[in-house]
Amino acid sequence: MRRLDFQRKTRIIVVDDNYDHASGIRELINLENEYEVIANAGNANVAISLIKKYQPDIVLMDMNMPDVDGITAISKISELNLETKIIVLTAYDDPDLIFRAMKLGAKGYILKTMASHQLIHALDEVSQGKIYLPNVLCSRFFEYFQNFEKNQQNAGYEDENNLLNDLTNREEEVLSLLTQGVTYKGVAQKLFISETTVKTHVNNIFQKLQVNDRTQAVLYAINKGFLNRQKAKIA
Amino acid sequence: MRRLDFQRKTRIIVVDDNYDHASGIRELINLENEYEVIANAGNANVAISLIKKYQPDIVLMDMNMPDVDGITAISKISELNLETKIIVLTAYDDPDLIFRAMKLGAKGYILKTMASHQLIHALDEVSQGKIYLPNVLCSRFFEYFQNFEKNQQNAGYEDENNLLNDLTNREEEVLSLLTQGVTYKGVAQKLFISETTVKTHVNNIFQKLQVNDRTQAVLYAINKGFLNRQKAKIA
DNA sequence: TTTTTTCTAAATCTTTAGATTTAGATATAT
DNA sequence: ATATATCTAAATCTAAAGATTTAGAAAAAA
Repeated sequence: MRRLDFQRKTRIIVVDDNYDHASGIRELINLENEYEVIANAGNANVAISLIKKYQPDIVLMDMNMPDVDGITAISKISELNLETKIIVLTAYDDPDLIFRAMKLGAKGYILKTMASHQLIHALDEVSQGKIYLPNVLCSRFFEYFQNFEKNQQNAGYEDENNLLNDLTNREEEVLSLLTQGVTYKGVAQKLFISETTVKTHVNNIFQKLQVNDRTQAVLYAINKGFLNRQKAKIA
Repeated sequence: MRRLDFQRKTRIIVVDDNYDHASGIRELINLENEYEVIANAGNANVAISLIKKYQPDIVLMDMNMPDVDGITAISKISELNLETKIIVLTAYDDPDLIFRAMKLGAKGYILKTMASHQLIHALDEVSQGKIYLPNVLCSRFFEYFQNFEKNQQNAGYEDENNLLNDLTNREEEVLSLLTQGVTYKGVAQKLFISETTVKTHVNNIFQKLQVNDRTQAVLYAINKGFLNRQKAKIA
C-alpha cells in the first residue's frame, strides 16, 4: 500500500532534542525512497519556525523536550492550520499524554520501544490520511477517554469542597432559575412564592456559596457542574 | 488467551428486536463453552429491567431498535453503575454513533457485516476488561473525535448567528470582566475608565446580545464559546 | 473632506438587587 | 418534648444595576 507517486517524496521534519536519536531516525527514514527528512529541530521553537517555513507533510515529534513541552508544541502547530500531520514519539504510554495529543489532532502515536518497521508503517498510514495508533495505546486512550467523560458528567458530585452540596432542595430550585437569568419576580411567579421569600432564599444561597451576587453564584454553579446535576434530576 | 475459569460462564444478554438475528447470535455464542446467553430482549425497556435483575457480564446491544434508541438505552444502562459491559452491534459504521457509544462507556463495537469469529474475539477481549474496536471503526472514531474537539475549541467562531461578533474590542473587554462577576465599579477601576462609561458599554452589550441583564449576558457569552475566545487571545 | 465608528462621559431616573432582622408554620430528629 | 432545619414572608434600607438621552474626541472609512 505504499504510495506510487515518485514525483515528490513525503517530506518529514524530525523534532528531537537528542541529536543521536534524531540522526538514527533520519537514517532509518532515508532508507525508504518515498520519504525524506528535510530538517531536524532540537527544540519546540525552532521546530515551529521550520514548520512554518517548509510546511512538511509529516512532523515526527519527540515528547521529552526541554523548555516548551511537546503538548504545547502540538497545540501551536495545529493552530497554524497547515496540512502538516503530526506523529508523536515517546518513551512512555502515559494515557493522559496520548489523550491530549490525540485531542489536539495528532495523527499517530508510537512508542520508542517499538520496532523500527512500526515507524515506517505509521508513516505509511498517516501519509495516506489515516490515523495510526497501536492497539495497546488505543486501549490506553479509551480507558482514559471513558473515565474522562464519566468525570465530566459527575463533575463535582462527591466533591467535599463543593458548596453546592450545602443547598436545600428549594435553594437548588431557585439557583436553577438564576442560572437561566430569571429575576426575583420571575422566580416568585414560577415557584408560586412571594418575592421576599425568593430574596431570602437567594441571600441564603449567596452565603452558602460564599459569593456576593447572582452572576458569581451562576458562575460558581456552572463551574461546579450544577447544570449537569439538574439534567440528571430531570431525566 | 481464553479464560480458564470454568467455574462460571460469562453471562450474556442479547438485545435485538429481530428475533431471528438474536437467535442466530445466541446459537453462535452457545457453541463456545465459556459463554452463555442467559436472556434475550426485544426492546430497550425490557433489556433494562432484565439487566437490572440479572446483572450480566456482557450486553450485546443492537442499535436499530424501535421506541427507545440504542444510545438512550446505553445511557440508561451505564447510569445503573453495574459491572455489566456493553458491546454494540450495528449495521452501519456511522462515526457519530460510534463516538457517542464509546463516550457513554461501551466496551466494544462490531459491525454486523463482520465475520462471526470477530464477535467471539470481541467477547474474549471485553470479558478480559479490554476495549474492542476494529481498526476501521477506530479510524472513524478518531476522525470524528478530532473534528469534534476542533469545533469545541472554535465554538461559535464563524457562526453567523453569534451576536458576540457584533461587539467592539472594548465591549469584549467589559464582557470578559462581567463573566468574572465584576461589578460596574470594579470594571471601571480595571479599565481605568469612569463608571458611567462602563454603564454605557454594558448597555450597548445588552442591546447587541439582546438580553436584559448581566446574568443573561454572561450565560449567552458562555454558551457561545466566549470563554474559549478569550483564552485564545491571551495565549 | 465628510461620514461613520468607537470610546469616552455625564445627568437623570426607575427598577432590581442585596443586606439584615424578625418571625410564623412544619416537619424531622434527638 | 424540645431542639433543629426548612420554607415561608414582611419590613426596611442601601447599593447597585439598568434605561435613556446627549455629546465631545479621535480614528478610520467613504
